[in-house]
Amino acid sequence: MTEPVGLRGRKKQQTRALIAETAWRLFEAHGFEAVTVGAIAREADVAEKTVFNYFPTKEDLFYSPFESFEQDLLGALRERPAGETVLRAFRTFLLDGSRAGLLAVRGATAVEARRRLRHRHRMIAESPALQARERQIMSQTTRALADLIAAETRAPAGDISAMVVATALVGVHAALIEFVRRRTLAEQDEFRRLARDLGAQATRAFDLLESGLRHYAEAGSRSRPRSRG
Amino acid sequence: MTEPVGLRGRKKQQTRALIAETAWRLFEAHGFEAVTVGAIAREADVAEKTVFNYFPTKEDLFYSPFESFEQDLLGALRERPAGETVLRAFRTFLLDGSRAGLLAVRGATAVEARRRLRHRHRMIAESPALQARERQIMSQTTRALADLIAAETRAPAGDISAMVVATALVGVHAALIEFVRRRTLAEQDEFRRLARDLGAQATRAFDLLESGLRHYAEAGSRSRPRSRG
DNA sequence: ATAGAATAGTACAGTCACTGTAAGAAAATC
DNA sequence: GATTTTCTTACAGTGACTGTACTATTCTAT
Repeated sequence: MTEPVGLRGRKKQQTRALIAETAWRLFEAHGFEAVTVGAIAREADVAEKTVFNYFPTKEDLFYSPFESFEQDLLGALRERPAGETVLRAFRTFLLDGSRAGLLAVRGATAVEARRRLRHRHRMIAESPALQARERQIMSQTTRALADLIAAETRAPAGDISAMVVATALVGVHAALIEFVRRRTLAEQDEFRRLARDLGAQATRAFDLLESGLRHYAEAGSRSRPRSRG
Repeated sequence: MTEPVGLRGRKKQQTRALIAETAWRLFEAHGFEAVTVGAIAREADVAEKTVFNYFPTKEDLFYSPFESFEQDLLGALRERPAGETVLRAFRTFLLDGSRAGLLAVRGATAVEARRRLRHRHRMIAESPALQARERQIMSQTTRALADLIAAETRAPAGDISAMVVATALVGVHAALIEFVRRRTLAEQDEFRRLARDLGAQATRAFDLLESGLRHYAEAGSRSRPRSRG
């Protein structure tokens, strides 16, 4: 986050990084649940309490690489061109901004990155605790986004519109993540096709929200949704 | 859920009910976190393991009175009149169906019900574990709703539209719950006014989703959302 | 340089949700 | 009435997380 000051600050940052890296090494080797905090502490050669001093929960360790997501998103929204809608800016951020972590994984080779992405998704898919944490992060992001929207629209206190819109937008993000997760785990696709399909899904979803659900899913007729514009 | 068969089945149901009621009595007296599962077991005079045999987690105990919500919702949607949109049916269910638990609390007197509602919301507001569980329930409901919508619209496999719509709808529910929570905890309102305002908020929110977000929250102009229809 | 204030790290002891197992008690089945 | 099924319990354990008090290190100011 902030630049460390002095030797103490630098050491603190080192310790933090050491713990996070050690944790991820173990997670990648054995999975999330299989690794105890005690094991991480032992491997990093620090006290178990020290781990908890830096990362209040085990899940924080897992999601530590994604800590800046919310700030990045809010920054992008605040700096969008005048006249542009939050929805458009959100969409742009998700798709253009190095796909906002959707497909971004560091790895020496493409194959290696691919393998890591799959493993990450598998760990989440297999751990209720990680899924809970994912929801918590989404919820927090939604709240922050709602605050931004409420401020911009000068919504009256207590009005839920901003929250509703924020939920819908973050909902698209969640759906896209699930899309990637399913595809990645099914292993039926190459990166290239996945990236293309992801873009198509995002476009459909945002168009749907933009144009409204007035005629979406009527009973009886069992109609398909209207107009793909 | 299902009718019990034989003496054994009846006793099982009794034990289950005894545990749930004991738990709630203690929660209302001391709060959620302050009550340990051991204490519940002691008070109900069963083994701690027995509690866990019936309720896999402590949070299940808390949410046991709301177990039928998802099925009630899905049933209402399936039986909606032909030509009606899922969105309209969802809206009707939330507002008409005894407000779907939004304001429903049993209590001898109105004041008593009010007090219980507030205490329930306070417990949730103070417990990260309960909030996590709330999100998990929402997530599960969203998934079920998305399946229903996907089936009705004959969406192609892997299409995220249904999930996006479901998230938006459940998002309104979540926002309404939050609305009630804030009001209830602030204690600034009477029931009657709360109920009225709740209806107004719901109307605004669903209208917004119906008509689309095409012009919602444009930057620069810092415009209020368009058209309250 | 060094005394003293601040704080990162550790050892230790404890709480609590939750799990697995084996054995006893009660009810269903034959 | 014997046998089998299953509900319940006692017991022992795991693992995340907390609080406390002590040690070691770094910072501050003389």
